[in-house]
Amino acid sequence: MTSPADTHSDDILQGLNPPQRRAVETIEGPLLILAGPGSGKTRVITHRIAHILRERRVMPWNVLAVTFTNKAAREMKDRLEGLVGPDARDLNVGTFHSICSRVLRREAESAGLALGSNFAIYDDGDQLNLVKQALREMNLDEKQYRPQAIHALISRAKNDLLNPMQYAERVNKYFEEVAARVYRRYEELLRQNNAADFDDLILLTHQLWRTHPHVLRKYQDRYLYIHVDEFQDTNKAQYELVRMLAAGTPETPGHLNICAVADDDQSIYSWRGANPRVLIQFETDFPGAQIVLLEQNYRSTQMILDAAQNVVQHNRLRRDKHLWTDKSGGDKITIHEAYNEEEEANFVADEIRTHVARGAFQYRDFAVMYRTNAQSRALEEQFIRSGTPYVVVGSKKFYERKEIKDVLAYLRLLANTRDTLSLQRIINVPNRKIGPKTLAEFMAWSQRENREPLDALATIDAHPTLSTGSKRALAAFHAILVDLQSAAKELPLPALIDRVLERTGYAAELRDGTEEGDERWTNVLELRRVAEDFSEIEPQTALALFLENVALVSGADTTQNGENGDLVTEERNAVTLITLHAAKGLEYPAVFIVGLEEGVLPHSRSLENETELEEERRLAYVGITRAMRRLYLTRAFKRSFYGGSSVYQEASRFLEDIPPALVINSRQRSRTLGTSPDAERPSQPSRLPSSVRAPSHSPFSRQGDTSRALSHPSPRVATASTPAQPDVPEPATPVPAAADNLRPGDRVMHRLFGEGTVLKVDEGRNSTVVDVLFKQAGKKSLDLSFARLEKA
DNA sequence: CGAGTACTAGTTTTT
DNA sequence: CTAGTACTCG
Repeated sequence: MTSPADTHSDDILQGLNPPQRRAVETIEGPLLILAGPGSGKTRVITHRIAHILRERRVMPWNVLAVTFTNKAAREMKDRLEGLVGPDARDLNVGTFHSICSRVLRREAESAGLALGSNFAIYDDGDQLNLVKQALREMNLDEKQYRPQAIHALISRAKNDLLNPMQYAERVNKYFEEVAARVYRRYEELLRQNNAADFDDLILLTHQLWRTHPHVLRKYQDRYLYIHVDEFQDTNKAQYELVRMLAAGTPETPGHLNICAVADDDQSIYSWRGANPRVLIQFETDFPGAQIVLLEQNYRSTQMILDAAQNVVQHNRLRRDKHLWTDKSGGDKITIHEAYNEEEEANFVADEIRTHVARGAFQYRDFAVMYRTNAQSRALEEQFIRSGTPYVVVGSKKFYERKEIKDVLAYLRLLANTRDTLSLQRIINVPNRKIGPKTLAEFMAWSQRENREPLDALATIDAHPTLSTGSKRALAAFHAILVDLQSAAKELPLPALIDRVLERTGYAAELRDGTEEGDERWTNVLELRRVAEDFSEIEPQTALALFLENVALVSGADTTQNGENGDLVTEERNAVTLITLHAAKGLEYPAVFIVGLEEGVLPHSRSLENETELEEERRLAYVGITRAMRRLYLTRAFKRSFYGGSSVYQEASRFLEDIPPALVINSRQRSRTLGTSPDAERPSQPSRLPSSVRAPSHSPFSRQGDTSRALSHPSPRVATASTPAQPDVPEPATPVPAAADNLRPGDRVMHRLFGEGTVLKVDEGRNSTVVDVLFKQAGKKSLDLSFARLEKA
């Protein structure tokens, strides 16, 4: 390749396998790295960047690396610092959104984007509010046109690089026609508020570069070496942005030094407009691109890798890969079937505590993954009850708290006086006797007069109709703002927050001595602590940076403490609770994936559609491949949704895809009176696809032995010396446990037979047979290991 | 006019 | 169950 480094080994190239090394040494021209899970892609990217800095006379800021989350960016930067030292700080590493945001702030004024450089970034909630406002103005019924549905279409249009006019041209349903009209108004409102939504950050940067070739040129010459991680999750807007940068346009050709890292099996964001076709397009748009395959997995045992492969192999549209690991064998995968979500959570907590008590794992070695955020609830309850320390990653609950949003609204208004949405939020918080009527009256007036609300507020006395009381209230609010605005210019950020809290009376409102007030006050202090990181920066810049950070860093990057929900800033020895989506890119020694049920994983919204089902399958694949040594897949027979009614759940089809030879079934039946037949069926080696290596001959590694012993209280698991029957699942918990709380006279429910009364309980060696007299169906004898019986 | 209370309807994943 | 809206009371 370009470098003669073969002759002397050095720290940057050492320890790389041949394809990794090829990827690192391919510096010039387009490069596509197809990297399986755990194949060391972050290592490749960081080493490649270090290599570029050394081999080419370029400055750190000439290197761009785009990651999917801020967390990934931070990790990459940390690793780079270890490789190249303090220079790492000048590298451009960040998400599409953060990088674009910075470009826009720098260029906004000069490029006539109808966006001031102090623009606000509107998060999900803000965007929804804006859609609602547009709907109201247009007299459209929110019931008929659900704001979220409209917003989804708008967002999709933006991801496809369509402005309102272009989108209007290609609508083909009435609903979309309405959406197009709302989109137009929504855009006007954004600009009026001097605000950009998430999608705008990409869209507007693209627009800027497209319409201003000299600006594009500037960034092409700045970002000489481009890296894009998680390339398969790139949407059209993001792809076109990168293409413009790297390939350029006829008048401003690019330098073509782009390195895209992708795994089509881990494409899980199509609902956000991501389109794995970009992988094919890449090869078209960048002819002659080098392709490197990273197929050696350094993370997981063979057992886990086999399970993952078997699950994902059912997808039709994928490049086949040949992942392998030299970590042969390993512990079998535990599949656990619990009665309901409560017992599922209980099992998880128990299992973790047992492992920790025996010393081979720490709490921090575990992650529990789920499809939807709502599933964390049952887990959290059990974790709290059992005193198991945990953190929750992802759900940005902290930044969604009212008190946090309120304080942020004040700050946003100070940074951007045109942010009417924020103004409306806090004008009466705490209560200043400015109700919706007064507010509407005032807003209508400022609009009529064609003045910005904040400006109109200064002359509120001139308002024709408002009562003296209302005017006085508004004038008082204005006085507070004026004071805070001057404070914003000179005070360091934490001091500014203090001033806001005092001057607005918000502090007094919260610190009312109630427990709830205390908690909210603590949260506000938490926010203030985050702001302290910005103390050293010039006040106005600090404010803008802080708000940008909060807007863009609030998602999967935030970790909350269990129990109190505080933000977690330092690593804790605690179990991680995380969605499957947020888990991408991470790894844990032991992983639980909960809720493997039809309707949960795969999610009910995806059941109809083959394409979406494939994505769910990839989601399961992502989860499985996060595990290094131990993997648990759990499900519940019965799950309750929104509070009330519980529903019988069928086992996820993904469980069927895992060859029984890789699995140990474990059951907990304290209240379960039966299991589904398919769960009970003996494993059939014939179901094993030929591509799967039979693990029976591979002796368990020593470390595998210890952890397996830990994981299973009953040591009846086949050992290396008796590999002949490792496939026969035996109940981990003896079945009679179930019959404990079942006696003649008990009322029971059966899915098919309905309500009945237990007549007789026969506990055999391997099974328990119960005679039940059903109201409708009459007398039946049921084998508890097959029948789905529930205590009424 | 504003605040508190009864009802309804909606629930994937995230920058 | 919760958020968000519609209605009633002070």
